Amino acid sequence: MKNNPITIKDIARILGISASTVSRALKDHPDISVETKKAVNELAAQLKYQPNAIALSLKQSRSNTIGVIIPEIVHHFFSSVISGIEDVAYKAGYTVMICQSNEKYDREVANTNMLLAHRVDGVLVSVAKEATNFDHLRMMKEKGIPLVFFDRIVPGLESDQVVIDDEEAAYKATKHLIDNGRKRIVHFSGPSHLQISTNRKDGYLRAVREAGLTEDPALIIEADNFEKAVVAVRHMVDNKNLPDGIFATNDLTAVGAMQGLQKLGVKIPEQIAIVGFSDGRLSGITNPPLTSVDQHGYEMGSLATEILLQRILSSDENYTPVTRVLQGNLVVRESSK
Amino acid sequence: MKNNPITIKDIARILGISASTVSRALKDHPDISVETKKAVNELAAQLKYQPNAIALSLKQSRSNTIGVIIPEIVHHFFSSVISGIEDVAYKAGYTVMICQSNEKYDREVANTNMLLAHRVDGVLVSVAKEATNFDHLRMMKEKGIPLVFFDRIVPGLESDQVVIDDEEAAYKATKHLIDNGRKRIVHFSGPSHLQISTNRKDGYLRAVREAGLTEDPALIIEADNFEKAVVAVRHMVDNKNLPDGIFATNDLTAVGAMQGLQKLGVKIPEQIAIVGFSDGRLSGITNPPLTSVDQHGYEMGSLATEILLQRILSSDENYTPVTRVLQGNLVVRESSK
DNA sequence: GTGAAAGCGCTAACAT
DNA sequence: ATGTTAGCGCTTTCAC
Repeated sequence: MKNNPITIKDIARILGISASTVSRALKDHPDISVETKKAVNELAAQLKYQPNAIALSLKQSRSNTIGVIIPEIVHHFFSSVISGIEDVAYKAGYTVMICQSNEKYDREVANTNMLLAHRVDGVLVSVAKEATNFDHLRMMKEKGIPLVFFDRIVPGLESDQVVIDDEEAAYKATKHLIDNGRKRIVHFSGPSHLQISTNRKDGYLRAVREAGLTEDPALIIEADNFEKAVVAVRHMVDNKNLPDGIFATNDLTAVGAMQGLQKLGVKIPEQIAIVGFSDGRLSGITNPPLTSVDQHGYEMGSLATEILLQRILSSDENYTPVTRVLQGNLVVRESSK
Repeated sequence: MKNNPITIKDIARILGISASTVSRALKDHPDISVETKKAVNELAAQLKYQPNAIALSLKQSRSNTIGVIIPEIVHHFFSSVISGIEDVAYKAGYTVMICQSNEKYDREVANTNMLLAHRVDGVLVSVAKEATNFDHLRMMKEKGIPLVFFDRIVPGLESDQVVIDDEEAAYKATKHLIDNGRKRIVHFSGPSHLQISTNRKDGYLRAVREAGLTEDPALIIEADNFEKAVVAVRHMVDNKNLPDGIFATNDLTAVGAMQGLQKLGVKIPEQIAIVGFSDGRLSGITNPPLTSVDQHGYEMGSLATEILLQRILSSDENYTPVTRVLQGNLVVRESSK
């Protein structure tokens, strides 16, 4: 049963015709007679012939493959992006090669080389947190490989990109709290060297200013995970310095705050309303369900892929890079009512 | 900048030597003189030469690629499996081609053909819920492509497989409830045509019997998602027919039960203790945190890949298929204390 | 120590 | 309507 795969030559030999005739018959070339086509297709089906995609790639000098470099596949947001990528790519006859950087610079470089070796026709990238040098990506561009960034972009690198409007989404989230009568709103923010974090903080600040609330630096606390949020809220309770609203830079932080507070007897949302960011599986199942910003991972993936495929097909060297900004939806649930 | 990739020929031409010498120099062949090697390697580095993996695959009639067919990448369990797969595969110099079936039979067949076309050296499969016909997978085996199943296996198909001991894990989960003094334990089960569901039910039953509890068919309720669980617990409350423990076939169902009950004023775990299955991101962040079975997705992925690579390399046609059973850990949290 | 040639599977001029 | 040939990039046997 370990027989080598059937090739066009096998079919040709059996039918006593040439390989090129078989090739043409299989792709319904007008020159080929109906009988020949019939014979070829029948035999091919019978032998379960599968065209060798590798040979095709070599011949055509294009792999019909796109590469994806992503920080971590186990994050709901990123896996939904991949879903969007795959759907669009497969529909267009492309296969997808997925690489995880695990947030490491070295891995990202290794991934780049791997994709280069496989002659991918284009690449989708969301850069690793750790990466500060981007020569490897620049090199890809120089080799003429179209690059589309999504979510985590590289400021210095001119390229197509798909991002969500973090500032605006954060503004909407904060404004929602304000519209519900909250006046002392804490922001749990991410590390300030990440553009994503500062954008979200800026949105928060805009909403606060616009509403004429006091703009207190003490209300902005750097905490971007579950544990840090738990610690931070315990401090608040200890100091009897409770806000009436919290906007967190991501959902896990919001949940940490929520649970930390609940454990200390604070009622959510009655005493403190909470809003997260990056609506994942978990927002709907917390208690109470968490208001959050839907980042549209699937749409981001499919849109980025559409742009990439367009670049690949048009192969116009002098295009102007496009930036597509998706609006994050605020999904209001019980935690902020 | 759209220059074609550098090939071995380019290097040969520039250096005025033959392509075969370049090839040998690059792989440090003993015949080649030190100077030639040096010259070749330097030029290759300078030109950023990348060997063409596609040409290599064609030449060697193996792709150094393994295929993965998985139901849905957006499930935490499956994405951690993929993480495990990728780590092992990349370390061994293999690339990974990931396909989602989205639980559809048609997609699974299409994925199979795609992987076949790409001449993958082996395939890892977790079958789609919808699939009942497995000729496409059988065909792969007949073509001599090693297949390793993980998690969702195909009973009739002799092949390597990595599964978790669902029966035992379900037994442990149920026994844990019993050990904590619970006597009337409901099981929310999955569809009975899925082996995974019946295994879990069997484990539940074994624990119940062993403890000499009443084995009431009314205590087994088919409900395997959030909404169904909410409906089911509402019935219980309406009928004033509350159990004191619930073991659910997956976490989302457990969470649905938990929230449904809480909304109706039932205290978790005081009145009803709850245990889920397939410890994902969410078990730790529910309120109270959910006791659940850790399915070891990463280990399952890495183990399955190790087995597959071994099959690929040994290429012994007459091996006896191996079944590796992982033990699921019960992770005890507040929901069952 | 190096080169020439063949071939992996396929396609696309260029014959006939 | 079909066959012949060359070549995609690389490795490898066989020469020298």
